[in-house]
Amino acid sequence: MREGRPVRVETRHSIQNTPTGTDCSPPTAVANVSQYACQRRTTTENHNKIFTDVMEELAESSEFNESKGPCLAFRQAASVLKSLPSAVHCLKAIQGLPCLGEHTKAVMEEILTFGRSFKVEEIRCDERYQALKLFTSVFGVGPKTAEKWYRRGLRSLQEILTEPNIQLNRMQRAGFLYYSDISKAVSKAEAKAVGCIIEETVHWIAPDAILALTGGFRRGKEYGHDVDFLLTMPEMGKEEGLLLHVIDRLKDQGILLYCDYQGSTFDVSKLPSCRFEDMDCFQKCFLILRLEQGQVEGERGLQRDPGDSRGWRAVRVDLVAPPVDRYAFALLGWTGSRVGLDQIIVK
DNA sequence: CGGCATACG
DNA sequence: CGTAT
DNA sequence: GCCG
Repeated sequence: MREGRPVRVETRHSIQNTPTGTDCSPPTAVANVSQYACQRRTTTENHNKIFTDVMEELAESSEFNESKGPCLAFRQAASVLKSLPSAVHCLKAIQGLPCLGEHTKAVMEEILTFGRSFKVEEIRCDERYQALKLFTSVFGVGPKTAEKWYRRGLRSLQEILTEPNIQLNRMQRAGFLYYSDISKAVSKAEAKAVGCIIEETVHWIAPDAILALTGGFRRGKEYGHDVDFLLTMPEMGKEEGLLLHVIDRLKDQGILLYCDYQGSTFDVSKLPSCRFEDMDCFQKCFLILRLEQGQVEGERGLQRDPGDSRGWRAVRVDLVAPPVDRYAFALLGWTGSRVGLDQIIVK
């Protein structure tokens, strides 16, 4: 759902070509891939990492070169390959798949033949690519800022921090401050612990509030880069103000390290029906929370060398609060599958 | 050959 | 404008 | 770069 955007429902979205099973691949593997990411199978396992890593590097490189089109194309190619149920062993296996054109297939062929892409290896060696990749790995730093720093001759994060003439904005300050934590994967146990904190906070404010884990952890992933939740109230309109209230409470608890709140842009009267499925319009917030090690299952009580660890880590957390009548739909959008609400709601 | 998302600080 | 999802 |  993070990838390709709106979905206009057309007939061609359903299965078209059932490739005749010539050698290499199971035809079933290929038949069901939609050109739209949100209609694609979302798997926990990526069976084509050797290809998708390269596609994502090509996308990144394109982005650094301000080639928006190619960047999007490579991202979509990576997304399609990630959605496949098994590893691609020969090019025949990807016949008829969307977003995989001549260039992409040539790169894949190279990888199948030599186990590597020479074009990508060149990119990886490039000093500019390396620096921009490093800079953009900081939360709040995008291609433009990274480029600006690169042109000033800066090459390392240390140089950014010691350069006196650089003014970081609030997001970037948080990005540097919690850099190592935010770059680190969030474990399922940590996601659960965050879930408990959010749940306790939410239900202290409104005992009947409905909270659901979404995103990668909802789909059963073992690790993620953030933790996502949907939040609403059973009675229409009561969700108004809830999110800001939750944020206040997190502040009071002293665990809110960063907060970016975005009010709702959802307006029935102004909304064309085609944006029915646009979930970006609900009120939401992007947070960085302080998670105590003691709250994480499996870390409880075990205390290593004092001084070595500070006893907590920072975690990126997203909360989205749609009105209840949009809730089920939003959930569908975030999880990619229809499941009973009861098995999704936290606790 | 044009489009490729959009809200916010 | 730049970054985020 | 891919698609229509």
